[in-house]
Amino acid sequence: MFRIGEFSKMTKTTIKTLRYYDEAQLLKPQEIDPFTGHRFYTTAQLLKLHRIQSLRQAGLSIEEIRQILNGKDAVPLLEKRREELMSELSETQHQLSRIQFILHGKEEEYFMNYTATLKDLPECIVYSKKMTVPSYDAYFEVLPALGQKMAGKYPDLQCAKPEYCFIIYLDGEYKEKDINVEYCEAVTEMKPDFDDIQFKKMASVPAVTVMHKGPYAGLSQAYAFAFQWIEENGMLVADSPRESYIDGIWNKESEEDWLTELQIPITRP
Amino acid sequence: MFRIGEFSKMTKTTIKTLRYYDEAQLLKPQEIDPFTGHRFYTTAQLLKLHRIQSLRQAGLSIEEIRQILNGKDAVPLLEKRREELMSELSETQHQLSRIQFILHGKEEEYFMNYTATLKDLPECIVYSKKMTVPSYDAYFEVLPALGQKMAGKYPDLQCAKPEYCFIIYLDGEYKEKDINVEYCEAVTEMKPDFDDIQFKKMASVPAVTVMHKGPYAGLSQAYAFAFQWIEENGMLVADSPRESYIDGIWNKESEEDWLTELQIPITRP
DNA sequence: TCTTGTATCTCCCCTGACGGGAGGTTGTAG
DNA sequence: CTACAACCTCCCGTCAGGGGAGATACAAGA
Repeated sequence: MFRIGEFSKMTKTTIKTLRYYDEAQLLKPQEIDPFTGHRFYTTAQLLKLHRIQSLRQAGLSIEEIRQILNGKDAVPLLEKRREELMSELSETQHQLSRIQFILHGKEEEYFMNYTATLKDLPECIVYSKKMTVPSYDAYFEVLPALGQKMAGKYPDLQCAKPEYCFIIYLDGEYKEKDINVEYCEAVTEMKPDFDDIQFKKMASVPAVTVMHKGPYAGLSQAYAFAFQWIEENGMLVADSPRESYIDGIWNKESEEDWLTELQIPITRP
Repeated sequence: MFRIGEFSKMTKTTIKTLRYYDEAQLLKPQEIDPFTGHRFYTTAQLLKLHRIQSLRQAGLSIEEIRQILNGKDAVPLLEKRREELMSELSETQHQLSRIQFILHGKEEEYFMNYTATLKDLPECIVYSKKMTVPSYDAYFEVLPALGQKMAGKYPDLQCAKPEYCFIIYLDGEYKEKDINVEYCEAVTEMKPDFDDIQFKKMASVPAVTVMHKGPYAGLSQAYAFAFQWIEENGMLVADSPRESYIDGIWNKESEEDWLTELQIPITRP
């Protein structure tokens, strides 16, 4: 019979842990003095604790270990734990490459204001209009007219809240004029298509997002940053990128205050 | 100005989290209605939250992110985080190979009763005697005499508590007779050497340990298990193995109750 | 104007596997 | 008889929020 301090030294386990295992019904001492409450252990507990330590070092939870000790088959629990470990592994590696990217990319002061984040873009219903615009920012002049046209056709059509309006670049390559874009605006319900306006449902999709503050001329740097980030973090571009407009000429006077979010759908390999 | 629910949808962040960030002085809303307590956010917070999310996804703590947002240099924090991630990575891989070993080794019912655990063997002072014994368990007959000899020479010498007595196999190979062993027993203080008895200090050393219950004839299976485990978990044997005797002929009648711990010093590559 | 439903608020407790410490009792050695 | 080490129970803290209760605020329809 060993007292708890002795047993603690023998097994390299803290007294706190032994008491916790007692309380957690995981490892009861052989005997507890009913008057003093002192715990006494024997070599039988030694063997059992050894088994517990082994399973703990494999990362199983107390609850799972208790089940195993009570005779439950360990194999499914271990396989579950293996799955967890696999995803922890890839998560850790993702975090590592993120950090490497920040530390490495830091050298160029250039990128310092950008940060990339992973999100799932929300599922939503949009109306969309495909068009070819002559210059990079000419489409903002078209938008008010489009808004009025929609209001005329469907007076009760409501924009989703929060507002979500964006364009998708349809050209696979970079162009300075005659750009093919698809303008989309999230609304609350489907309506029949008409003219060149089409309603559709956008599925939820994982994306890398980058915020850009300032005039649109700087957007190409944000794109460069985003694509570099995607590549260095071992992801793949899954679809055409979106540009979501948050602040712009309609609510901010100074170009410096304009705020745009790039959203690039990706797949994790 | 966005209400918290809108802002939550825009940023894919739960309301709970936003409130927590507020409380944690990480991201204060632009404005709080002094009467109702309602929080209002603007696009300025949007940008800041984006940065926070990016750093969170790299695994930094709230406290660290706050420091970075307050102007502290991010590089040392990121490097610290990278160190953490590296060790998490190797820890996870260790756990994985442990589990693989259990799942794989499970097939042989043979090993089912063994479990391997990593521990640091304690630093201790021992007296030791090297000897060559004719057969595998003959040395237990020598021990009482040795104990009496020690008591005669140093009557005040005390065994360490908890008791720790073990032998080290000095032969590099397996032998059935004329085995070279070193018998060691932990004591509380150094004494001068005499005859063939030597006092020495054993340093603390990491080891893989395996418990063996039953007669000594079965020990070789425990050794086989331990060495296989060490190999499959990518470790290296650093020193001669020890056998620590916990229960034996001196306190248990039945051979089935004897308990022995193998301790194999290792290095992690 | 009233009602209803939704959005938001604060406050409190919960997580897992222990660690730290207060304050009290027991065991042992000199 | 007195130190002092060992042991006990009980309570609080971790970290980044999640869950829920109960109260108030807001927006839309009758």
